[in-house]
Amino acid sequence: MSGAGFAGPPTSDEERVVLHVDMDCFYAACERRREPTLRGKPVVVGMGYEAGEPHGAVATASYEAREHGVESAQPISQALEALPRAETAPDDHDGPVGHYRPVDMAYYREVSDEIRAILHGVADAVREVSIDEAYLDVTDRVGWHSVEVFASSLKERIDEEIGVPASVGVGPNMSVAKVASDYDKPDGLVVVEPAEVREFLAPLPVEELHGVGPVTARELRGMGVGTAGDLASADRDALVSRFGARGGTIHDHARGRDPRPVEPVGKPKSLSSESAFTEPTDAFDAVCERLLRLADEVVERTESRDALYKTIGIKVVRPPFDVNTRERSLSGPVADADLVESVVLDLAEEFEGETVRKLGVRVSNLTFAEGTQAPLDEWEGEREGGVGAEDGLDEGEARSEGPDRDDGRSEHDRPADRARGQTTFVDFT
DNA sequence: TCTGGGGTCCTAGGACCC
DNA sequence: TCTGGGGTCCTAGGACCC
Repeated sequence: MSGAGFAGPPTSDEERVVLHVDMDCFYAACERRREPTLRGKPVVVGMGYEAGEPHGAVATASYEAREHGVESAQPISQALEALPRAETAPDDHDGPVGHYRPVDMAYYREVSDEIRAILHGVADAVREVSIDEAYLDVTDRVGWHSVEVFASSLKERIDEEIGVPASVGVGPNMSVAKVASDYDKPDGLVVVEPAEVREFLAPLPVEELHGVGPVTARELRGMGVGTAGDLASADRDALVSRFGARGGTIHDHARGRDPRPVEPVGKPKSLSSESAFTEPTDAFDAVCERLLRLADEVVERTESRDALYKTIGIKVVRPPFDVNTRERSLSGPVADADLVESVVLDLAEEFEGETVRKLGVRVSNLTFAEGTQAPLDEWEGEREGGVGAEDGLDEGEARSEGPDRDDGRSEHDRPADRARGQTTFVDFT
Protein backbone atom coordinates (compact mmCIF):
# COMPACT_ATOMS: atom_id res chain seq x y z
CA MET A 1 0.00 0.00 0.00
CA SER A 2 2.19 2.77 1.23
CA GLY A 3 4.97 2.45 -1.24
CA ALA A 4 7.01 4.87 0.78
CA GLY A 5 6.80 2.45 3.67
CA PHE A 6 6.56 4.78 6.59
CA ALA A 7 5.02 2.77 9.35
CA GLY A 8 5.16 -0.75 8.00
CA PRO A 9 5.44 -3.45 10.66
CA PRO A 10 7.95 -6.12 9.85
CA THR A 11 6.80 -8.09 6.87
CA SER A 12 9.28 -10.90 6.66
CA ASP A 13 7.10 -13.92 6.25
CA GLU A 14 8.90 -16.94 7.40
CA GLU A 15 8.85 -16.35 11.08
CA ARG A 16 5.22 -15.43 11.62
CA VAL A 17 2.62 -17.83 12.98
CA VAL A 18 -0.82 -16.85 11.72
CA LEU A 19 -4.18 -18.50 12.41
CA HIS A 20 -7.31 -18.10 10.39
CA VAL A 21 -10.39 -18.90 12.43
CA ASP A 22 -13.51 -19.42 10.38
CA MET A 23 -16.84 -20.38 11.92
CA ASP A 24 -18.64 -23.15 10.08
CA CYS A 25 -22.05 -22.10 8.71
CA PHE A 26 -22.09 -19.46 11.37
CA TYR A 27 -25.70 -18.28 11.16
CA ALA A 28 -27.01 -21.83 11.13
CA ALA A 29 -24.70 -22.70 14.02
CA CYS A 30 -26.08 -19.78 16.02
CA GLU A 31 -29.63 -20.94 15.39
CA ARG A 32 -28.66 -24.35 16.67
CA ARG A 33 -27.03 -22.89 19.68
CA ARG A 34 -30.26 -21.39 20.88
CA GLU A 35 -32.39 -24.20 19.53
CA PRO A 36 -30.39 -27.36 20.20
CA THR A 37 -33.04 -29.64 18.72
CA LEU A 38 -31.82 -28.39 15.33
CA ARG A 39 -28.47 -30.08 15.77
CA GLY A 40 -27.75 -32.57 13.03
CA LYS A 41 -30.73 -31.41 10.98
CA PRO A 42 -30.84 -29.37 7.78
CA VAL A 43 -31.02 -25.68 8.73
CA VAL A 44 -31.54 -22.83 6.28
CA VAL A 45 -31.15 -19.22 7.37
CA GLY A 46 -32.79 -16.79 4.98
CA MET A 47 -32.31 -13.08 4.56
CA GLY A 48 -35.40 -11.16 3.64
CA TYR A 49 -37.17 -14.27 4.80
CA GLU A 50 -40.08 -14.36 7.21
CA ALA A 51 -41.48 -17.44 8.84
CA GLY A 52 -43.85 -19.25 6.53
CA GLU A 53 -43.10 -17.01 3.54
CA PRO A 54 -41.46 -18.04 0.27
CA HIS A 55 -39.45 -14.88 -0.42
CA GLY A 56 -35.88 -14.03 0.48
CA ALA A 57 -32.55 -15.65 -0.26
CA VAL A 58 -30.40 -18.22 1.50
CA ALA A 59 -27.81 -16.59 3.73
CA THR A 60 -26.44 -19.81 5.18
CA ALA A 61 -27.34 -23.44 4.74
CA SER A 62 -26.04 -26.10 7.11
CA TYR A 63 -24.07 -28.92 5.53
CA GLU A 64 -27.08 -31.21 5.96
CA ALA A 65 -29.15 -28.76 3.91
CA ARG A 66 -26.43 -28.43 1.28
CA GLU A 67 -26.53 -32.16 0.77
CA HIS A 68 -30.05 -31.70 -0.53
CA GLY A 69 -29.15 -29.03 -3.00
CA VAL A 70 -29.66 -25.88 -0.99
CA GLU A 71 -27.02 -23.29 -1.79
CA SER A 72 -26.07 -19.97 -0.42
CA ALA A 73 -27.60 -16.98 -2.27
CA GLN A 74 -30.32 -19.19 -3.68
CA PRO A 75 -33.88 -17.83 -3.64
CA ILE A 76 -35.81 -19.32 -0.73
CA SER A 77 -38.53 -20.43 -3.12
CA GLN A 78 -35.98 -22.58 -4.89
CA ALA A 79 -34.56 -23.93 -1.66
CA LEU A 80 -38.08 -24.92 -0.62
CA GLU A 81 -38.43 -27.01 -3.74
CA ALA A 82 -35.27 -28.90 -2.89
CA LEU A 83 -36.01 -29.10 0.78
CA PRO A 84 -39.58 -28.54 2.00
CA ARG A 85 -40.22 -26.70 5.22
CA ALA A 86 -40.35 -29.09 8.16
CA GLU A 87 -43.34 -27.42 9.75
CA THR A 88 -45.55 -27.56 6.70
CA ALA A 89 -44.33 -30.56 4.74
CA PRO A 90 -47.29 -32.64 3.63
CA ASP A 91 -48.00 -35.68 5.76
CA ASP A 92 -47.24 -38.01 2.91
CA HIS A 93 -43.85 -36.39 2.39
CA ASP A 94 -41.24 -38.85 3.46
CA GLY A 95 -38.15 -37.13 2.04
CA PRO A 96 -35.82 -34.78 3.88
CA VAL A 97 -37.18 -31.55 5.31
CA GLY A 98 -35.48 -28.30 6.26
CA HIS A 99 -35.75 -25.94 9.19
CA TYR A 100 -36.01 -22.37 7.94
CA ARG A 101 -35.19 -19.38 10.10
CA PRO A 102 -34.92 -15.66 9.34
CA VAL A 103 -31.56 -13.94 9.79
CA ASP A 104 -31.17 -12.47 13.26
CA MET A 105 -28.05 -10.35 13.04
CA ALA A 106 -28.38 -8.92 16.53
CA TYR A 107 -28.15 -12.38 18.01
CA TYR A 108 -25.30 -13.45 15.74
CA ARG A 109 -23.41 -10.35 16.77
CA GLU A 110 -23.79 -11.28 20.41
CA VAL A 111 -22.34 -14.69 19.72
CA SER A 112 -19.60 -13.16 17.62
CA ASP A 113 -18.68 -10.78 20.42
CA GLU A 114 -18.19 -13.69 22.78
CA ILE A 115 -15.93 -15.41 20.31
CA ARG A 116 -14.03 -12.22 19.74
CA ALA A 117 -13.29 -11.96 23.44
CA ILE A 118 -11.71 -15.39 23.38
CA LEU A 119 -9.65 -14.61 20.29
CA HIS A 120 -8.28 -11.38 21.70
CA GLY A 121 -7.30 -13.24 24.80
CA VAL A 122 -5.04 -15.65 22.96
CA ALA A 123 -3.40 -13.46 20.31
CA ASP A 124 -1.34 -10.31 20.10
CA ALA A 125 -2.94 -9.09 16.91
CA VAL A 126 -6.41 -9.89 15.67
CA ARG A 127 -8.00 -8.92 12.38
CA GLU A 128 -11.73 -9.45 12.31
CA VAL A 129 -12.62 -9.81 8.69
CA SER A 130 -16.30 -10.38 9.20
CA ILE A 131 -18.78 -11.51 11.80
CA ASP A 132 -17.58 -15.10 11.55
CA GLU A 133 -13.96 -14.94 10.55
CA ALA A 134 -10.69 -13.62 11.98
CA TYR A 135 -6.93 -13.78 11.60
CA LEU A 136 -4.68 -14.08 14.63
CA ASP A 137 -0.97 -13.42 14.85
CA VAL A 138 0.42 -15.59 17.62
CA THR A 139 4.07 -15.41 16.64
CA ASP A 140 5.20 -14.21 20.03
CA ARG A 141 3.19 -16.79 21.91
CA VAL A 142 3.50 -20.06 20.06
CA GLY A 143 6.14 -21.79 18.01
CA TRP A 144 5.56 -24.14 15.11
CA HIS A 145 6.25 -27.12 17.33
CA SER A 146 3.26 -26.40 19.54
CA VAL A 147 0.86 -24.51 17.34
CA GLU A 148 -1.26 -27.52 16.52
CA VAL A 149 -2.02 -28.13 20.16
CA PHE A 150 -2.65 -24.44 20.62
CA ALA A 151 -5.07 -24.25 17.69
CA SER A 152 -6.81 -27.40 18.67
CA SER A 153 -7.47 -26.18 22.18
CA LEU A 154 -8.71 -22.86 20.81
CA LYS A 155 -11.19 -24.74 18.66
CA GLU A 156 -12.32 -26.75 21.62
CA ARG A 157 -12.74 -23.67 23.74
CA ILE A 158 -14.93 -21.98 21.15
CA ASP A 159 -16.98 -25.10 20.81
CA GLU A 160 -17.42 -25.65 24.52
CA GLU A 161 -17.78 -22.09 25.72
CA ILE A 162 -19.71 -20.64 22.81
CA GLY A 163 -21.25 -23.71 21.29
CA VAL A 164 -20.40 -23.19 17.64
CA PRO A 165 -17.86 -25.10 15.55
CA ALA A 166 -14.90 -23.47 13.86
CA SER A 167 -12.34 -24.43 11.28
CA VAL A 168 -8.80 -23.25 11.86
CA GLY A 169 -5.94 -22.90 9.43
CA VAL A 170 -2.38 -22.11 10.41
CA GLY A 171 0.33 -20.77 8.17
CA PRO A 172 3.20 -18.31 7.98
CA ASN A 173 0.89 -15.54 6.73
CA MET A 174 -2.77 -14.67 6.19
CA SER A 175 -3.06 -16.00 2.70
CA VAL A 176 -1.77 -19.45 3.55
CA ALA A 177 -3.75 -19.61 6.79
CA LYS A 178 -6.90 -18.78 4.88
CA VAL A 179 -6.41 -21.55 2.36
CA ALA A 180 -5.57 -23.94 5.20
CA SER A 181 -8.79 -23.20 7.08
CA ASP A 182 -10.83 -23.85 3.95
CA TYR A 183 -8.99 -27.05 3.23
CA ASP A 184 -10.79 -29.31 5.66
CA LYS A 185 -14.10 -27.66 6.49
CA PRO A 186 -16.14 -28.13 8.56
CA ASP A 187 -14.51 -28.54 11.94
CA GLY A 188 -11.08 -28.65 10.33
CA LEU A 189 -7.63 -27.98 11.67
CA VAL A 190 -4.81 -27.70 9.15
CA VAL A 191 -1.29 -26.56 9.96
CA VAL A 192 1.01 -25.62 7.10
CA GLU A 193 4.54 -24.97 8.24
CA PRO A 194 6.74 -22.64 6.22
CA ALA A 195 8.71 -25.46 4.65
CA GLU A 196 5.54 -27.17 3.46
CA VAL A 197 3.81 -24.19 1.94
CA ARG A 198 4.72 -24.61 -1.71
CA GLU A 199 3.97 -28.30 -1.65
CA PHE A 200 0.66 -27.74 0.08
CA LEU A 201 -0.52 -25.10 -2.37
CA ALA A 202 0.78 -26.56 -5.61
CA PRO A 203 -2.01 -29.04 -6.42
CA LEU A 204 -4.90 -26.74 -5.46
CA PRO A 205 -7.11 -25.25 -8.14
CA VAL A 206 -6.38 -21.56 -8.62
CA GLU A 207 -9.75 -20.41 -7.32
CA GLU A 208 -8.88 -21.71 -3.87
CA LEU A 209 -6.51 -18.77 -3.59
CA HIS A 210 -7.70 -15.59 -1.99
CA GLY A 211 -8.10 -13.04 -4.78
CA VAL A 212 -8.83 -15.46 -7.59
CA GLY A 213 -12.49 -15.41 -8.48
CA PRO A 214 -14.43 -16.97 -11.33
CA VAL A 215 -13.37 -14.39 -13.91
CA THR A 216 -9.68 -14.58 -13.17
CA ALA A 217 -9.79 -18.36 -12.86
CA ARG A 218 -11.33 -18.64 -16.31
CA GLU A 219 -8.72 -16.37 -17.81
CA LEU A 220 -5.92 -18.22 -16.09
CA ARG A 221 -7.19 -21.52 -17.42
CA GLY A 222 -7.11 -19.97 -20.86
CA MET A 223 -3.43 -19.30 -20.26
CA GLY A 224 -2.91 -22.90 -19.24
CA VAL A 225 -2.76 -22.08 -15.56
CA GLY A 226 -5.07 -24.36 -13.59
CA THR A 227 -3.38 -24.94 -10.25
CA ALA A 228 -1.64 -22.81 -7.69
CA GLY A 229 1.54 -24.61 -8.71
CA ASP A 230 1.07 -23.51 -12.32
CA LEU A 231 0.44 -20.00 -11.15
CA ALA A 232 3.49 -20.01 -8.90
CA SER A 233 5.74 -20.84 -11.80
CA ALA A 234 4.01 -18.55 -14.29
CA ASP A 235 5.78 -15.47 -15.54
CA ARG A 236 5.13 -12.63 -13.15
CA ASP A 237 5.37 -9.87 -15.73
CA ALA A 238 2.84 -11.64 -17.91
CA LEU A 239 0.46 -11.85 -14.96
CA VAL A 240 0.91 -8.20 -14.11
CA SER A 241 0.31 -7.08 -17.65
CA ARG A 242 -2.80 -9.26 -17.87
CA PHE A 243 -4.32 -8.55 -14.47
CA GLY A 244 -2.68 -5.39 -13.23
CA ALA A 245 -1.62 -5.14 -9.62
CA ARG A 246 -3.73 -8.15 -8.76
CA GLY A 247 -1.58 -10.26 -11.03
CA GLY A 248 1.38 -9.70 -8.74
CA THR A 249 -0.69 -10.39 -5.64
CA ILE A 250 -2.09 -13.71 -6.78
CA HIS A 251 1.36 -14.73 -7.99
CA ASP A 252 2.64 -14.06 -4.48
CA HIS A 253 -0.23 -15.96 -2.93
CA ALA A 254 0.37 -18.93 -5.17
CA ARG A 255 3.95 -18.96 -3.98
CA GLY A 256 2.81 -18.78 -0.38
CA ARG A 257 3.94 -15.22 0.10
CA ASP A 258 1.81 -12.55 1.71
CA PRO A 259 3.49 -9.61 3.41
CA ARG A 260 0.33 -8.10 4.89
CA PRO A 261 0.61 -7.79 8.65
CA VAL A 262 -2.25 -9.01 10.81
CA GLU A 263 -3.79 -5.76 11.97
CA PRO A 264 -7.26 -4.65 12.95
CA VAL A 265 -9.53 -3.43 10.18
CA GLY A 266 -9.91 0.31 10.21
CA LYS A 267 -12.96 2.50 9.94
CA PRO A 268 -15.28 1.85 7.02
CA LYS A 269 -14.64 3.72 3.79
CA SER A 270 -18.23 3.65 2.63
CA LEU A 271 -21.68 2.79 3.90
CA SER A 272 -24.48 1.61 1.67
CA SER A 273 -27.91 0.06 1.55
CA GLU A 274 -29.37 -1.89 -1.32
CA SER A 275 -32.62 -3.54 -2.06
CA ALA A 276 -34.11 -5.49 -4.92
CA PHE A 277 -37.67 -5.25 -6.18
CA THR A 278 -39.56 -8.52 -6.13
CA GLU A 279 -40.46 -7.69 -9.71
CA PRO A 280 -38.52 -5.24 -11.92
CA THR A 281 -40.41 -1.97 -12.22
CA ASP A 282 -40.43 1.06 -14.48
CA ALA A 283 -42.57 3.13 -12.12
CA PHE A 284 -40.37 6.09 -11.36
CA ASP A 285 -42.31 7.05 -8.25
CA ALA A 286 -41.71 3.58 -6.83
CA VAL A 287 -38.04 3.95 -7.65
CA CYS A 288 -37.83 7.31 -5.90
CA GLU A 289 -39.71 6.02 -2.90
CA ARG A 290 -37.35 3.09 -2.55
CA LEU A 291 -34.30 5.30 -2.96
CA LEU A 292 -35.51 7.61 -0.22
CA ARG A 293 -36.01 4.67 2.09
CA LEU A 294 -32.49 3.47 1.37
CA ALA A 295 -31.15 6.99 1.85
CA ASP A 296 -32.80 7.06 5.26
CA GLU A 297 -31.22 3.79 6.24
CA VAL A 298 -27.80 4.92 5.18
CA VAL A 299 -28.09 8.27 6.92
CA GLU A 300 -29.20 6.56 10.09
CA ARG A 301 -26.14 4.39 10.04
CA THR A 302 -23.83 7.32 9.41
CA GLU A 303 -25.38 9.04 12.38
CA SER A 304 -24.95 6.11 14.69
CA ARG A 305 -21.30 5.94 13.71
CA ASP A 306 -20.68 9.66 13.78
CA ALA A 307 -19.62 9.59 10.17
CA LEU A 308 -19.44 12.51 7.78
CA TYR A 309 -19.47 11.89 4.06
CA LYS A 310 -18.23 13.83 1.10
CA THR A 311 -19.62 11.70 -1.70
CA ILE A 312 -23.19 10.54 -2.25
CA GLY A 313 -24.10 7.95 -4.85
CA ILE A 314 -26.75 5.64 -6.18
CA LYS A 315 -26.72 2.29 -7.88
CA VAL A 316 -29.33 1.30 -10.41
CA VAL A 317 -29.43 -2.28 -11.65
CA ARG A 318 -31.42 -2.88 -14.82
CA PRO A 319 -32.37 -6.33 -16.04
CA PRO A 320 -30.79 -8.64 -16.73
CA PHE A 321 -27.91 -7.44 -14.60
CA ASP A 322 -26.73 -4.10 -15.82
CA VAL A 323 -25.15 -2.23 -12.96
CA ASN A 324 -25.01 1.56 -13.19
CA THR A 325 -23.52 3.81 -10.56
CA ARG A 326 -23.67 7.57 -10.28
CA GLU A 327 -22.09 9.67 -7.60
CA ARG A 328 -21.43 13.24 -6.74
CA SER A 329 -18.83 14.72 -4.46
CA LEU A 330 -19.36 17.77 -2.32
CA SER A 331 -16.74 20.30 -1.41
CA GLY A 332 -16.34 18.91 2.07
CA PRO A 333 -17.64 16.34 4.54
CA VAL A 334 -21.22 16.78 5.69
CA ALA A 335 -23.90 14.98 7.64
CA ASP A 336 -27.12 16.17 6.15
CA ALA A 337 -30.07 13.89 5.56
CA ASP A 338 -31.94 16.36 3.37
CA LEU A 339 -28.93 16.84 1.17
CA VAL A 340 -28.56 13.09 0.73
CA GLU A 341 -32.18 12.84 -0.33
CA SER A 342 -31.95 15.63 -2.86
CA VAL A 343 -28.70 14.40 -4.36
CA VAL A 344 -30.07 10.87 -4.60
CA LEU A 345 -33.22 12.01 -6.38
CA ASP A 346 -31.22 14.24 -8.65
CA LEU A 347 -28.89 11.43 -9.67
CA ALA A 348 -31.89 9.16 -10.22
CA GLU A 349 -33.53 11.45 -12.77
CA GLU A 350 -31.36 10.11 -15.52
CA PHE A 351 -33.04 6.74 -15.08
CA GLU A 352 -36.62 7.91 -15.21
CA GLY A 353 -38.63 5.54 -17.35
CA GLU A 354 -36.01 2.78 -17.16
CA THR A 355 -36.89 -0.64 -15.85
CA VAL A 356 -34.95 -1.39 -12.68
CA ARG A 357 -34.63 -4.50 -10.61
CA LYS A 358 -32.47 -3.25 -7.81
CA LEU A 359 -31.40 0.02 -6.21
CA GLY A 360 -28.73 1.18 -3.85
CA VAL A 361 -27.62 4.28 -1.98
CA ARG A 362 -24.08 4.78 -0.84
CA VAL A 363 -22.08 7.43 0.95
CA SER A 364 -18.30 7.40 0.80
CA ASN A 365 -15.24 9.52 1.40
CA LEU A 366 -16.05 9.15 5.06
CA THR A 367 -14.55 10.98 7.97
CA PHE A 368 -15.37 10.37 11.58
CA ALA A 369 -16.26 13.16 13.90
CA GLU A 370 -15.00 11.39 16.96
CA GLY A 371 -11.88 9.81 15.67
CA THR A 372 -10.29 13.00 14.42
CA GLN A 373 -7.71 13.31 17.11
CA ALA A 374 -5.26 11.15 15.29
CA PRO A 375 -1.87 12.05 14.04
CA LEU A 376 -3.51 12.52 10.68
CA ASP A 377 -4.53 16.02 11.08
CA GLU A 378 -1.83 18.49 10.61
CA TRP A 379 -4.26 21.28 10.05
CA GLU A 380 -5.81 20.97 13.40
CA GLY A 381 -8.88 23.02 14.14
CA GLU A 382 -10.05 22.75 10.61
CA ARG A 383 -13.03 20.59 10.90
CA GLU A 384 -14.86 21.33 14.04
CA GLY A 385 -17.90 22.69 12.28
CA GLY A 386 -18.46 19.78 10.00
CA VAL A 387 -21.48 18.13 11.49
CA GLY A 388 -24.02 20.82 11.01
CA ALA A 389 -26.11 20.77 7.89
CA GLU A 390 -25.65 24.38 7.00
CA ASP A 391 -22.09 24.84 7.93
CA GLY A 392 -20.94 21.57 6.51
CA LEU A 393 -20.01 23.09 3.21
CA ASP A 394 -18.73 26.33 4.54
CA GLU A 395 -15.29 27.60 5.01
CA GLY A 396 -13.79 25.68 2.16
CA GLU A 397 -12.01 23.73 4.84
CA ALA A 398 -12.75 20.16 5.30
CA ARG A 399 -11.31 18.85 2.19
CA SER A 400 -10.41 15.29 2.67
CA GLU A 401 -8.26 14.54 5.62
CA GLY A 402 -6.52 11.37 4.65
CA PRO A 403 -3.03 10.74 5.87
CA ASP A 404 -1.82 10.90 2.34
CA ARG A 405 -3.26 14.22 1.37
CA ASP A 406 -0.64 15.93 -0.53
CA ASP A 407 -0.35 19.53 -0.44
CA GLY A 408 0.76 20.58 -3.74
CA ARG A 409 -2.23 22.81 -3.50
CA SER A 410 -1.52 26.10 -1.94
CA GLU A 411 -3.78 28.09 0.25
CA HIS A 412 -5.27 30.24 -2.45
CA ASP A 413 -6.46 27.29 -4.43
CA ARG A 414 -9.11 26.43 -2.03
CA PRO A 415 -11.58 29.24 -2.43
CA ALA A 416 -12.07 27.97 -5.94
CA ASP A 417 -12.96 24.59 -4.56
CA ARG A 418 -15.30 26.20 -2.18
CA ALA A 419 -17.02 28.07 -4.93
CA ARG A 420 -17.44 24.89 -6.87
CA GLY A 421 -18.85 23.18 -3.81
CA GLN A 422 -21.25 25.96 -3.08
CA THR A 423 -22.55 25.81 -6.58
CA THR A 424 -23.10 22.14 -6.19
CA PHE A 425 -24.88 22.72 -2.96
CA VAL A 426 -27.14 25.37 -4.36
CA ASP A 427 -28.16 23.09 -7.16
CA PHE A 428 -30.00 20.90 -4.74
CA THR A 429 -31.58 23.37 -2.45
C1' DT B 1 -26.19 -20.18 -10.26
C1' DC B 2 -31.44 -16.26 -14.16
C1' DT B 3 -28.06 -13.56 -9.57
C1' DG B 4 -29.34 -10.89 -2.15
C1' DG B 5 -26.71 -7.35 0.53
C1' DG B 6 -22.54 -4.94 2.44
C1' DG B 7 -18.12 -4.02 1.67
C1' DT B 8 -12.82 -3.33 -0.47
C1' DC B 9 -9.51 -2.30 -3.95
C1' DC B 10 -8.02 -1.33 -8.74
C1' DT B 11 -8.24 0.86 -13.33
C1' DA B 12 -8.77 4.32 -16.68
C1' DG B 13 -10.03 8.68 -18.76
C1' DG B 14 -10.84 13.49 -18.10
C1' DA B 15 -10.58 17.93 -15.58
C1' DC B 16 -7.62 20.79 -13.49
C1' DC B 17 -3.36 22.64 -11.40
C1' DC B 18 1.66 23.89 -11.31
C1' DT C 1 0.90 30.60 -28.13
C1' DC C 2 2.67 25.94 -28.20
C1' DT C 3 4.67 22.03 -25.84
C1' DG C 4 5.40 19.00 -22.03
C1' DG C 5 5.75 16.54 -17.56
C1' DG C 6 4.06 15.63 -12.83
C1' DG C 7 0.40 15.26 -9.85
C1' DT C 8 -4.49 15.05 -7.59
C1' DC C 9 -9.34 14.51 -7.66
C1' DC C 10 -13.55 12.88 -9.72
C1' DT C 11 -16.37 9.46 -11.87
C1' DA C 12 -17.81 4.84 -13.64
C1' DG C 13 -17.11 0.24 -13.91
C1' DG C 14 -15.27 -4.29 -12.61
C1' DA C 15 -13.46 -8.13 -9.78
C1' DC C 16 -13.47 -10.01 -5.53
C1' DC C 17 -14.66 -11.22 -0.61
C1' DC C 18 -17.94 -12.70 3.08
